[in-house]
Amino acid sequence: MARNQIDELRALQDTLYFIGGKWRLPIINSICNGNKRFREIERSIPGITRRMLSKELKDMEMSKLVQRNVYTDTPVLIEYEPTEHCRSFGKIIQEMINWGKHHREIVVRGKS
Amino acid sequence: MARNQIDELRALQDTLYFIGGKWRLPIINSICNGNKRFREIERSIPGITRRMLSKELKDMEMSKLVQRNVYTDTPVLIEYEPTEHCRSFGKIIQEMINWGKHHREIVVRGKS
DNA sequence: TTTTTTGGTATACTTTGTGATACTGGTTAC
DNA sequence: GTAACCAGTATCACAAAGTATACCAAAAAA
Repeated sequence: MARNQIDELRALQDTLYFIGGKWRLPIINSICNGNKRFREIERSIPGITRRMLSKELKDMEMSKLVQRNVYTDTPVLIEYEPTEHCRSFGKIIQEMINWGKHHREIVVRGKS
Repeated sequence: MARNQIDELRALQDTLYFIGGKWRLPIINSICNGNKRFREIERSIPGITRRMLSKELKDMEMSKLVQRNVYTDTPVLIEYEPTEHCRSFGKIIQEMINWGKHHREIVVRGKS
């Protein structure tokens, strides 16, 4: 196997690891679409639990994908903001959305 | 939430479901890169077990992502071939590879 | 003649991801 | 005064996903 094929495989596996579970990309998508607050994001993703959202946001903060801003007025306001790095995945997400729509045509409805 | 946002979320989740586990995209990538035979694909993806490859290929055949061709000469030769639908994901994989390389710069090596 | 290759399958085990449920403590609307 | 909203955390438990290991028959190479 060629050297650069190994590198490409590793890069792909990095990305897959980053994508991780069920909820990572829907969360990124939600935040990139302008949702900022915890409850807001939660409501934008039907089915997600608070536990998973909390866990994912924490991981994403550590990976520099979101920034957590705390505004200490009363009441305290917390906002999540996507980093540029996070936004750079947005384009891929959009293509995945388009592919997903097409896929539904083919597999679910049996078109070719 | 707007109607088309729900649709987009569903399409995204379809695609995520399609991507499935750890091995699906490396397999697609391998096949799209010209590997055809079981052992060939296996060798091109270090770490994969025969069991997982077998299972994935079977699932992918059912989802019309690969075609399994059996040539009944002696010895019997079996080749897997990507469908157009499968190939259409190739572009996204390439972008994921590029993103993964960039991601490594940022997160692993701490660049901005 | 023994070893290796091919294309897998079977069984058992372990890890991880995810879900369910309940709790918190402060704030504000009714 | 009590109900609801915010931004979470803690604990338990289960099912899915993945790994390890062994096995198979046929053919070809050493």
